[in-house]
Amino acid sequence: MTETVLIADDHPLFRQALMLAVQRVLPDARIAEAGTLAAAARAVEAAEGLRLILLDLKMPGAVGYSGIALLHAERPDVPILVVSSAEGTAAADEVRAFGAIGFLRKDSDLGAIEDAIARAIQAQPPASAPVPDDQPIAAIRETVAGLTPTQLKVLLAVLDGQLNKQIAHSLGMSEATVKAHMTAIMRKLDVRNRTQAALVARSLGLDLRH
Amino acid sequence: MTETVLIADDHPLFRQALMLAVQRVLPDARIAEAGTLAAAARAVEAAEGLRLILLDLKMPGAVGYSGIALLHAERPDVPILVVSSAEGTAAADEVRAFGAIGFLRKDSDLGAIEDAIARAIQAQPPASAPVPDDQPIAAIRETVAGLTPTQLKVLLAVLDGQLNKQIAHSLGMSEATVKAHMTAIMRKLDVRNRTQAALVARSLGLDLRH
DNA sequence: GCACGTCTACGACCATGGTCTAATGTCGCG
DNA sequence: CGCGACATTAGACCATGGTCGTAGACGTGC
Repeated sequence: MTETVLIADDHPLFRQALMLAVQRVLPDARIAEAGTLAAAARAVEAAEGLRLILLDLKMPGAVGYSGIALLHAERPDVPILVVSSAEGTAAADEVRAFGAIGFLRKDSDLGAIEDAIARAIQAQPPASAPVPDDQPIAAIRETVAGLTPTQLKVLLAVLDGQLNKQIAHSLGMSEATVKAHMTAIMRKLDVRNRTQAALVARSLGLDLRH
Repeated sequence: MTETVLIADDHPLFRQALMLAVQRVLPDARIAEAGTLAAAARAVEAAEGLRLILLDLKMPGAVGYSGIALLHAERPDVPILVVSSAEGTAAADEVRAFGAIGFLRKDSDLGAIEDAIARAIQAQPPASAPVPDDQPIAAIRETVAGLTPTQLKVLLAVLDGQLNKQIAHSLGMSEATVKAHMTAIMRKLDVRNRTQAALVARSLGLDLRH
């Protein structure tokens, strides 16, 4: 059983620190590293026996919560622990709305990190008070969660201003398929063209940019 | 010489208060009122001898600074005094970036309001420390100011998700003209399609919505 | 095993978007 | 007056976007 843990953070030193924590919980796990969101996405596709993803909120290639949504869409079964510098407490809930299992402050001590990792690989949310959804978060969760993984990837590409043809190429599908996904996305977002879809998506907090 | 002053605010009581202030500075001026941005736009088009616009930042039909840009585009020669509830001091500069001549807090006393009005109709900025542009504001000013009035109106319609055909109808021009404007807009914004244009425009703070 | 729904995928078909060329009229400016 | 910037429109032409019908793969429940 080759277990793999992906550590996605653009700061090499911090990757080292996270690696230490992971190794104390899962001594035999293989560890994959990624410094950009694109690299993380590739690693997630390639990894065998992926058990956990540690993801920095501020990564080159991602702003906001889209990175979480993207990786979660790719592998809905793998728990994602979001690691971030400060961000206050509100972020913890928002992060969960996009599919992460938990939120970890970068200034947490090693014990807390190990604890969170241990809980995450058992698919248990880390210790934290259960907070009832407030309205905007619930709306995000429902809308974003209502999209299939492929649809989400297409939508993120649209948010990048890409043409259907470019999206088809970068996602390895035909243009006809992209169009079909667009139709489904627009139906779910209750809009009539891609410009409105992009605007709505961005207003929901979705956005992949450097 | 029938001078007209437009008061655009969704709060009738506040319109009354502004009206008093205006009448003390310009006793003979005709006063037009508007409770929505659409009404304001219509009034601006119809008004004769329009000398001044008092505009609330938070109006039905407008979020952010688009309303200023729209009215300013319609009548670049008429000074606009923006009136807002609180908003801190940063707004004063941003408001100017979109074409307003000055910024007035709603909790200002009557004397300050009258003073600002008197200065505005002489096309003098109201008393305030001249603040050097910081980078984002300068970028907004250059980009938005670089658009012609009609182009701005078309862009705002695109931000509403409208099709060329719909834009043509609502602005009273042919679809060919809309396309011509779109081409010019995209060239100025340095993008290749309307979705990117909408995204850029919104990131610049432009947005008309209820 | 089979029906059912979901996701993914594709091609045909028509609507919309965008470029280019060209022409007309207005306005302010030197 | 000529010049340039802006606004407007048309027509041709091609690219792109979006809908519809269809089909296979997969999982769930009966």
